[in-house]
Formats: sequence, structure tokens, C-alpha cells
Amino acid sequence: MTAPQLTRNQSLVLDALSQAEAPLSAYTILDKLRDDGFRAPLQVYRALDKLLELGLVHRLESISAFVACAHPHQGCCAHGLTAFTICEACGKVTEFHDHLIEERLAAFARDHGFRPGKATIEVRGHCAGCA
Amino acid sequence: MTAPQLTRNQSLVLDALSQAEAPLSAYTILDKLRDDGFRAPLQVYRALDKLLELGLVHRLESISAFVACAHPHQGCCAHGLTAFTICEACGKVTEFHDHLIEERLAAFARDHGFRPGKATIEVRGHCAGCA
DNA sequence: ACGGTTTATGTAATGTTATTACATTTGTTG
DNA sequence: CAACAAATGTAATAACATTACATAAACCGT
Repeated sequence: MTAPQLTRNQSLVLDALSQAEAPLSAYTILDKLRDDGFRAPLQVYRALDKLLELGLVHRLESISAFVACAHPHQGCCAHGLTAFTICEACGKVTEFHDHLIEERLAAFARDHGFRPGKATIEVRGHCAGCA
Repeated sequence: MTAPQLTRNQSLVLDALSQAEAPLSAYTILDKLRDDGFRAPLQVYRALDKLLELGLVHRLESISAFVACAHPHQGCCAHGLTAFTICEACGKVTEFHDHLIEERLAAFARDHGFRPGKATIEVRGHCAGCA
């Protein structure tokens, strides 16, 4: 449960995402980190892979972008399934967890002999400020 | 409510997806339709755009691929939100609709002043046959 | 401290997915 | 038939992601 020390590249990528106000694409991260010595996409993707694995970062499938986890302290997986709202105007992302949704998906899986791995729940729309 | 007549390209793309046993990427569709005169990605993407708009096809965000709708007859949007299980071994996709999940997402949106547009719900894992 | 293993890194090239721009054709409607 | 809208053809390019291979750093048991 003790988080391993992040490497330099991993920390740089996580910081970039934490400071951003909206999700960032891998290539946007790369550009932000040019001055820190980043030269190639792979440096970003490798750091992201690790951060995803640690639950410190989420990938938003519907927009091919990444965000820092909203509550990295306890290991995000403790919450089970994670859902997101994504504002298409300002990019604002809100992360939430709904036990009932989780149960319904699990029930469907059980009823169909489906063994669930990772789930994606993303709602695109407009946030309160951009409505 | 009467579905407009599909054009040749749209029909070809829809047929390719309907006959496939797993989701197809746009470029896979392109390859399948070379013999029918398809030469460029845009021909596929344009047909897909229209089919998506008509609700005859779904895009699976988490695998960047497309499937024919499981029940295109009544216009898929009549069901509201659509969810999918996706087998990572055989590619089998099952489409389903859960009113309770829909309600929970709507409730969260309402509580946060978020105006929902399109939602994505995809569960990757292994189907009964591949478990 | 040493050797061996695993993990992270650097770099280049390539593969995959999607869009922009522009010209042309087809279909529909008044 | 003229005018407009929708669909198509083609080429080029942009955006996202991975493979392959070489090097370096961190970790671990002796």
C-alpha cells in the first residue's frame, strides 16, 4: 500500500497533469516537458503507463487524454469503478464513484458469464459554468 | 422516424459491420471494401459518421472500433443510453441498456449542473466462452 | 563490494487512427 | 432547369500510439 517513489520522468508527467486544468494528450504533455529534457513520445507513454498502473492517473478513452486522479491518496481502486463527466467546452473533468452503477454492471456481467476487467464510464456534455 | 435510404457507401460500410463477428476499425473496413472501390479512409469515416448519426452503428471508444447496432429497427436512441461488454479475447460485443444506470448518471449530472450529451459505458473483460 | 536481474531511459523508426482541404458529382427542390 | 444541399473522390497531413534496440540506473542476494 505504500506508494513506491516515483522516478523523475514519472513525477514530471504527474506534475504536468496535476497542474493542468483540463485533460492533456500525451503529445501535449511531451511539449510541456521539452524543457525538462523530454524528446520522444515514448518517454511520456512509459511514465503514463506506470502512473495508470498506480492509479495516480486516469485515461479518458473518449477524448484520448489523461487526467490526474482526484484523490490519489488511498489508491483509486479502493473506490472500485470510476466515472467521469467531461465538459466539451472548457475541458473540466469531474471524477465520481457510484456504487449502484457498479452493482448493476456487475449484475449484468454475472448474468452473462462475463468476467469484467476494466470499465469505462464517461459522460460528455457541458458543465455548470459552460451550460 | 422513417429511415432515409442509405447511400451505396453507407450500405457497404453497414454491411461490413453487420457481417463481422467483432468490432472493426475504420481501416479494417477500408481494406474489406477495396474491391468495392474504396480507396481512402475518408470514404469510411464519412459513411460511419452518417451511420452513427442514424444510430445504426456504435463507436467503441475504448478500442477505437465500430459495431453495428444490435437492434437498429427502432432507432437505438429510443433506449437511451447504451452500454457494452467487450471480450478482449474474441472481440465479442454485447450491447445492453440499463435504466437504473441511466438514472444514476442523470442524477449526478442534475446535482452538479452538468448538461449531459453522449455517454460512454464500456466494460472490457472476458466473455463466457473465453473465460 | 560483486555479479546478476529487473526496471527505467534514450532514440529512431514505424504503425494506427482521424481530419483538413479542395475539386467534382449526384440528388433534391422550387 | 437553376439553385442548393448532400455525398463522393483524392491527396495530404495531423494526432495518437507502439515496436525495436541500445544504454543506464536501481535492486538484491551473496
